Amino acid sequence: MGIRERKEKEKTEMRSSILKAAMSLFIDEGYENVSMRKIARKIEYSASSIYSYFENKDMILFELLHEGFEKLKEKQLFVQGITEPKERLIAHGDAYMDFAFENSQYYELMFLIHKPKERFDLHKVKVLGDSCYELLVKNVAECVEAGYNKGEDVNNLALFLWSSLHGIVALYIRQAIILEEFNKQYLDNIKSVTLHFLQQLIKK
Amino acid sequence: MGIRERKEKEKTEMRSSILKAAMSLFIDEGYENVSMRKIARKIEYSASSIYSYFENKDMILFELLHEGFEKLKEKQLFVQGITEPKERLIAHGDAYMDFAFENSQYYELMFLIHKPKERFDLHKVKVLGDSCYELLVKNVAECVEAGYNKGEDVNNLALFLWSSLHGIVALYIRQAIILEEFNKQYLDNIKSVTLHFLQQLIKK
DNA sequence: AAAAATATTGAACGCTGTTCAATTTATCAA
DNA sequence: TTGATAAATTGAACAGCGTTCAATATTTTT
Repeated sequence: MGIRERKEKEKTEMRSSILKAAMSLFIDEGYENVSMRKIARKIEYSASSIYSYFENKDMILFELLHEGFEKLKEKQLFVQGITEPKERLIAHGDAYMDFAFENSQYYELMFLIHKPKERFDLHKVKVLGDSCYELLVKNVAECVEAGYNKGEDVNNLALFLWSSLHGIVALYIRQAIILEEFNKQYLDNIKSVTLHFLQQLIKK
Repeated sequence: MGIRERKEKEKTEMRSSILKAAMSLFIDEGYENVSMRKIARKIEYSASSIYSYFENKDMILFELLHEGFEKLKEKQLFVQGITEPKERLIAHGDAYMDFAFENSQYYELMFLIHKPKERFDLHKVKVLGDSCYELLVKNVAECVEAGYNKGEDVNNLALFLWSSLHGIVALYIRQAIILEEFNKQYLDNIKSVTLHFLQQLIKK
């Protein structure tokens, strides 16, 4: 059935070209400033045809959200090779910030933009997020098992660590802390300050 | 000049009734889902007339932003009565979270929604934010002076504390951590967990 | 080549922020 | 009180939005 095969390939190619165009526009103009017509124009297609690939604009967002969480997970799995628990946990935090700063538009879609719960299945997003969060909890648990922060509740510690990481990243992306044009040195400083205090928090 | 006076009073009354309607709609429907026509309808006015009070929709947001920062500052000044530096700093964090959870829609406008920098003077927003942040820096500085976190850079510590507070608040408001309906007990837990770790961070 | 299935489209609906000429309303001078 | 002036208010219009759907064009199957 060569024809059916080609058809399906064309379908998935169209699908991914829509996603690619959407993401590139989201990066340049921000989610809310991208319209279906703009996406269509970019790939020389019609806006209405997009609806045969995605239920609506939110579903395009969801697909990219999914990609984002996959990327984050991938990045997080890299540090799992480190054997010393505290070292691994700190590297985990480092990787988290790296992901966020290097893929700030993904991060924006994943954690910062408002997703109206009438139209959007927030539960599905939470499932994606949880699969990343579980890895953090695991790394925290192994620290506690190894004698760090004795008696501390694992979930509480994990939550606080995530908060701290998310906080600095969110402030940066929303430009609450700096307004000057991109400054790598300042970014590195933010990261090292955060890691410095994480080091303090994980203690024997 | 009684007429001129009354005129001006009517002007400011209209202005504040627009703001009031806008805020109430923002709370119910979220900033991006509120239109000028909706605001006008709410106060039985015309959309075009609003433009003689505010340059555009973003300026309404800016005005409410301003209100939000005033409210936050007010709340923060309350704890300045506490004399013991660490106690005051912790209370500061508590007040910050209280403000955010009690006025989550203000918080959303102030720190979470995307404000397009082409149309929006982010520098003005930063000035508003800085006047609140300075108080935090001051309280951190007085802790360090009192012998806490000896040798630690005041700005770095303040930044990390703010990150942590902002992080937990932002995750909650964006529903990244819970999806069930409002649960006061869970909220209290989040707050106490955060304060617990702040306590750990501020040490002699 | 005709029929059936699939893909694509433009027009339409009701919405958006914003502008502006036209109209209404209020103030002031004679 | 009337007429002129100033101010406030409005609806229509513009170009855009997400989305739907009947009509058209294309491709596949018979």
